[in-house]
Amino acid sequence: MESTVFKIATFNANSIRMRMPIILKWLDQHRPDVLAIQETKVQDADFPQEAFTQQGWKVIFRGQKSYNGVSLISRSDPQKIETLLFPDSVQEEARFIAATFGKIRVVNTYIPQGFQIESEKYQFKLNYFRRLQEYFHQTISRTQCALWLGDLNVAPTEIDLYDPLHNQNHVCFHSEVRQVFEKTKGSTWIDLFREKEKGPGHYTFWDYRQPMNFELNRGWRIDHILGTESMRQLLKSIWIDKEPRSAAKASDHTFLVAEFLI
DNA sequence: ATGGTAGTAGAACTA
Repeated sequence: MESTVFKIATFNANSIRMRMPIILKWLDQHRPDVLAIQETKVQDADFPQEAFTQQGWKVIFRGQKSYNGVSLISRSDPQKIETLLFPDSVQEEARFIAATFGKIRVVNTYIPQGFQIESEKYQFKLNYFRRLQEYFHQTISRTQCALWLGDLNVAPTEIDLYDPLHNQNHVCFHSEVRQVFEKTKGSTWIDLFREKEKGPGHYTFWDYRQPMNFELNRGWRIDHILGTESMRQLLKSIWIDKEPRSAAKASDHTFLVAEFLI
């Protein structure tokens, strides 16, 4: 039986327009089947679409002014595209985009950060996970090939952030958000990074506000690629590519990459 | 304990 590699990555760009040199170089070097981007921070009319399509990439996106925004860059045409998670919302934030590539369903989300645990924004974050759980229940079966990836703004365990003791009340590590995340994962989603790497010190985000954070590896593992059992069985390798975080004009996040033998 | 930087926008917000 002939098998081919399916390569997928996730990257919080923190403005796609500022990060175009990094993204285009990374795509050219790594040639993924799919790249999921979050925090594009651009409304659809201004999305730099041609820079991708000129290089042969397919591009779908949903953005808004200033904040949020998600995209899927791919080698093949995306099928069954979805961009809305809340059926009753009048103006839903641009945090969700899903499509099918071959037999693999891909759901790319930018989960709300949540500000502070006392705030309404934190409740919005918790409810966002709950709505996703409902969506997964309605649309994803455990036996299909599916991936949920993106900036999920949660460090699942104490080895997933540099300083767990001083971040017990942080909106990305508080016990409640971790519980809601685990409930959303349910019996469907497996943290694929932890299938291959059990140790501490592996991060995807290093806050800009302390400029030495990256050099000192004081970071957070808050970007994730989760898969169904079918995808777990096909997983070949998964790694964090730290190189783009050290580039000039870097995002505060970097790329998480996974390869499957399909 | 607080604020530190970066991006969008052209002041204050989000992270």
